[in-house]
Amino acid sequence: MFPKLDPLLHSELRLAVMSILAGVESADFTYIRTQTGATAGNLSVQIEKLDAAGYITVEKGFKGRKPCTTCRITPAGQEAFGKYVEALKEYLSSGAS
Amino acid sequence: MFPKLDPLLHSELRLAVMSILAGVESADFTYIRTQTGATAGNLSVQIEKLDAAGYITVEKGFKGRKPCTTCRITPAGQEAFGKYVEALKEYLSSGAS
DNA sequence: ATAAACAAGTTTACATTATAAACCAAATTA
DNA sequence: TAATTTGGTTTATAATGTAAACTTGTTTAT
Repeated sequence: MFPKLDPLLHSELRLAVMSILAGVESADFTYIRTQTGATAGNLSVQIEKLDAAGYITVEKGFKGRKPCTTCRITPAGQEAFGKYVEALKEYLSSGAS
Repeated sequence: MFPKLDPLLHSELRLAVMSILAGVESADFTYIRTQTGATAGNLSVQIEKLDAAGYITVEKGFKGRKPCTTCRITPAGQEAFGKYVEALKEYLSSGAS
C-alpha cells in the first residue's frame, strides 16, 4: 500500500535540485542556489550525495575566470525521480484536491 | 518557486499515517501499524509528534480488555495535509508523468 | 495456580541526516 | 594593496529517524 520512498530523494533540498535538473539540460551551482534559496554549504553537501548516488553528474570548470560547477541529471537520476513521483502519489491520494 | 515543505509531514511514516487518517473517520494503532509495516516503537514516536502538533488526536481506551489507541485527524491536520500536497506538486511538476 | 508466550504500546539509546558556521582560494573593487 | 565578493568545501553540531529493550497487562498451556 505504501511503497518505500527513495531516501535520497525524500529530502526537501535534494528533491528541489532534482526537480530543477529534471527540467533542463544542465544547471550550475549558483543558479540552483538562488532558485532553491539554500545555503552554499548545504547545497554542496546535497549535490555531493546526488552525485555519489549516480543521480547527477557534477562538472567543475570555469565561466570566464571564475570557477563554475555544472550539474546534470543522469538517466538513472531521471528514472529514480520518476519512480519517486509515482510512489509519492500513493501517499497523497487520500488528500488530493 | 519551491515552497517550504512542512517538516512534520515530510517524513515517510508520518505522511503514511496522515494519508490513512485523511481517508477514514478513525483508525487504531495496530491497524495503522499493519498498513504501514512500521515497528511499534517508531509508530509510537511519530504518532506522538503528530499529536503534539495538533494534527491528530489520540485516544487511549480498551477493546475488550486490551488497550487500544485510536487516532483521528483534526481539522488542522486536514488542512496541513492539503497544503503539503499542494506544495509538493511544485517539486514534482518537472517529472510528472 | 503458575509459567510461558503474546499483545499493545512506551522509553531510550544509537545511527543517520540536515544544516549552518567557519573556512579557503581566486577574482573584483575601492 | 587592502577590503569585499564570488564560488564554493569542510566540519562541527543540531535535529531526526529507527530499532532494540522494556513495561504492563492478557491469554494459553501445564
